[in-house]
Amino acid sequence: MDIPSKYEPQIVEDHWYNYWMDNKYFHSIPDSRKPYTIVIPPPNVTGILHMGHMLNNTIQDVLIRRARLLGLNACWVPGTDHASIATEAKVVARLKEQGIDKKDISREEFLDHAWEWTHEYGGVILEQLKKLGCSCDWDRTKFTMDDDMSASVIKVFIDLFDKGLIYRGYRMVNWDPQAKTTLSDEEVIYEERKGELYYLAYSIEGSEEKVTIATTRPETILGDTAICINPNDDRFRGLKGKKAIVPICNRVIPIIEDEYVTMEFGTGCLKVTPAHDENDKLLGEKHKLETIDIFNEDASLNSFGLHYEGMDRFDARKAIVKELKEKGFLTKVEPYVNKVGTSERTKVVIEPRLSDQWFLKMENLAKPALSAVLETREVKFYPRKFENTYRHWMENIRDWNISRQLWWGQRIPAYYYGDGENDFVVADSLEAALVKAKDKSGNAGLTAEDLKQDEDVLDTWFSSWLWPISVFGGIMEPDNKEVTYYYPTSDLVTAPDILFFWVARMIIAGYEFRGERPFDNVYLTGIVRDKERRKMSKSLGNSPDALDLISKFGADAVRVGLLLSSAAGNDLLFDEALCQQGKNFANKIWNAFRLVKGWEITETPQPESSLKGIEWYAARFNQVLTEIEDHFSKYRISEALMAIYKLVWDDFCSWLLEIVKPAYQQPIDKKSYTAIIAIFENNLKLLHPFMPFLSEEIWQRISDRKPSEALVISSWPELESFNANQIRAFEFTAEVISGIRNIRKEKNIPLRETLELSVLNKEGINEDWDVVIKKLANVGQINIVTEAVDGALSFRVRSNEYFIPVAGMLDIEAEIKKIREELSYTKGFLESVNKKLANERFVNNAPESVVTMEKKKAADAEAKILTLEKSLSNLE
RNA sequence: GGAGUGUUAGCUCAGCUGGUUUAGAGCACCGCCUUGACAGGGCGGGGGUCGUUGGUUCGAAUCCAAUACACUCCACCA
Repeated sequence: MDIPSKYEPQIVEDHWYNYWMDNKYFHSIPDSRKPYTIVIPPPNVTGILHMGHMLNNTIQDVLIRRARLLGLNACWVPGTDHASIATEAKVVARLKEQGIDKKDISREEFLDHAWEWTHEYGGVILEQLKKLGCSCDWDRTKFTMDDDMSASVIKVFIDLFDKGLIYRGYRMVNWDPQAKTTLSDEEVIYEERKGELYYLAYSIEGSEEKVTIATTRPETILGDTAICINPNDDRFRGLKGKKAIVPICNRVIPIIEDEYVTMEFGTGCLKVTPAHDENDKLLGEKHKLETIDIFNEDASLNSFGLHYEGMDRFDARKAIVKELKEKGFLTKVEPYVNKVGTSERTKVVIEPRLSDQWFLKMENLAKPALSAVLETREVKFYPRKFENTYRHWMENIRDWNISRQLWWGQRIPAYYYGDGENDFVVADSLEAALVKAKDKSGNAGLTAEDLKQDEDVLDTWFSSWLWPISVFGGIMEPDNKEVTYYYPTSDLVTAPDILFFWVARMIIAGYEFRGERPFDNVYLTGIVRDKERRKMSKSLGNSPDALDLISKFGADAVRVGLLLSSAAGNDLLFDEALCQQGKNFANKIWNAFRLVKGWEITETPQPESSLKGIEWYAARFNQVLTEIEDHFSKYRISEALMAIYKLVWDDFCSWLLEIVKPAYQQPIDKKSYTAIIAIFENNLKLLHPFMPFLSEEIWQRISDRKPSEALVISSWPELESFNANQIRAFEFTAEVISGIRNIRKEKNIPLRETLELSVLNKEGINEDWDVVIKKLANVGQINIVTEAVDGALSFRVRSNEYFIPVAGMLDIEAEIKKIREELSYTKGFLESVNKKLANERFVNNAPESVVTMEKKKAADAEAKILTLEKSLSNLE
């Protein structure tokens, strides 16, 4: 037999992946079958595979492979996302290395570089997914900047604009001074930072008085245009109507009153800087204040920064504090912890900034998406706890800032023909824009040269929210065969941190653009963390390299390792030891295969024990299959895997194979062999979604298969009814075998030494299973006795008592001790049951079935006590 | 500040609408086995008063309340 004694994944995996690809098993086209569709959460085009992707895509692959086996038309659409901020940042950095500054090149040149980058690195992550075994339909691979995908985005923008849902507004937005773009509210991460609260004294015009305010951002005083006090604050009564003088720039600013000011906080006086704080902006509008923006786009100070012009905001803070101190304006500094918004992508501190941006009105769009999840449950979340989070966000939804001051992405299709606020049109091409512009302006003489397209691009998520529709061409051709067949998709598997970014918006888009949910179920995975619960991250260096893991353990083992510890919705504490467990499991299955394949077959009659074992396994298999189906229906993927793990390792390998295994170098009867092969094949079917490579390898080695007989496209076992009595009888038998093994252990009796067993049968157990006991425990003869056997070791299963005569001295003291322990446990148990039964209220109120059950427990315990006491009296 | 989730063996978790043996699994741990598929294995074993305190009930890990701790999300007052 030329089967290696250890399973070697490296050799096997590429081979079968290529085989599957060559035979186009992953490719799907619409047909008469029911579709089962997953669209991949598109990873960043320039990204590399990390543990989160591994988990996510393993789960998707399990689902899609199972669906394929279930006979559904399984379609998993892969692709990548152009990730405008992240990719642009990388391209900018790379150009910088080459000595090129983005400022010095044209938009077109920059985009050429970006495309070059995309083509160079774009496929990497998808290739990595293949190593993991992902059975995506690679012929359908999409990119969010493919021509048709971009066209969909533009079409949707125009559509929403025409519906009046997209507007342009001068608003306070989140500004990333490094990426030099705005961000949506979702892209801002608030972090606690230790800082200082500075107390500054402003002079009052025409008075010796001072007013002290507290601020965390002293550099912004240069943009102050008012001081605000609470009108109910008696302390500042004298300041009403007066004016204050801003230190350093000596600007005279009004003292205004507004109840917005919290009297208890700081000094009860607030400086108002409408250009650099959302709330101050509202105050500014209310009180008609001037707005002074003191920053450049990179958050260095502009000319309003006076002698600090050109200095970075944080350096300027230090410098200004120093000057304020020297000039006596700084009266106190105290440590202060506050939450600072940072950019999700670049990690720099966000600057609130006023600028012209494009917004999408969300309130009405959100309504159908909210009820779809919470009322009609057309879209179901697993686990359900995320529905609350979703509700909260959707009910408090704010308008979406969709413009980004970047070049990499879909350029906003707005064309300006004049300087007025409304001197623009929105159209899908310059030509169309010209027609509209002529019409809107009434100026028939406009030419293409007079039109200037908006410089900004759209938020990446403004393309990915269409993903489940646009990958099937459903925006451009809403009635095409693909989209009508595959949409709505079946399951979405993603991490909870993009619930708002992506999931919620896809649901919104689904209802808005197709009037239908984008998917039936959303499975939210946990976040992959290390053993110390730290999030896996590049900067911490605690994230193992995905491909290294695969080459070390094999893809199947890594998949098993990831899934074993990932209870639905819980974070996954990743540890390489889990992959080792997966690898051990793979090896276990491999060796079971080696054993079976090594048998010679004869036409001898089937031993009774084998028949019993095979019958029992059939029942057990169906029992476990029932559990597995239940787990899958609840998306409890790791529990489904664990059920299969135990079925294969314990029931199949440890019990069944041991039962049917012929003696060393002896052949096996044909009937048993055929049955075992069929059982093995069914096991492989269950294993395949989890361990695709190993299962296919064994499947193909078991017998010669035509391409149409590959495991990947075979069929999931059908659930059959089973006889639970058979399983109970086996459990009893297993206990007896265990009892014998214990005695062998205690007395150091090797397995090869045949034992004699006597049984005092009070349970009415029939003798069918004796053959199995004889084989597995190496028992020569089983005698039925009516009296306890003297001079024998004993054990009990329920009230049956078993005796094994041993040679030499019997340690009676030990026997007595053992029986006493058992007796005291059983008595304690009986007592607790009897306490219940003695309680009249229990007997009267509890359902009859419960009372009956308790009575049976009591009877069983009593019978056992009787047995034990009798044994004891025999010994004493 | 608001909301949510969790707290069960050393670790990670099951335990669904309260009652199937005085709580289960996997891993880890401890013994003993160079047995002929597999030492990446076998057999056996120890280990939890189910966060705390009350309450409802004939009966609570399971329901309710309070409390402590942990985590997550949202909002944000300088």
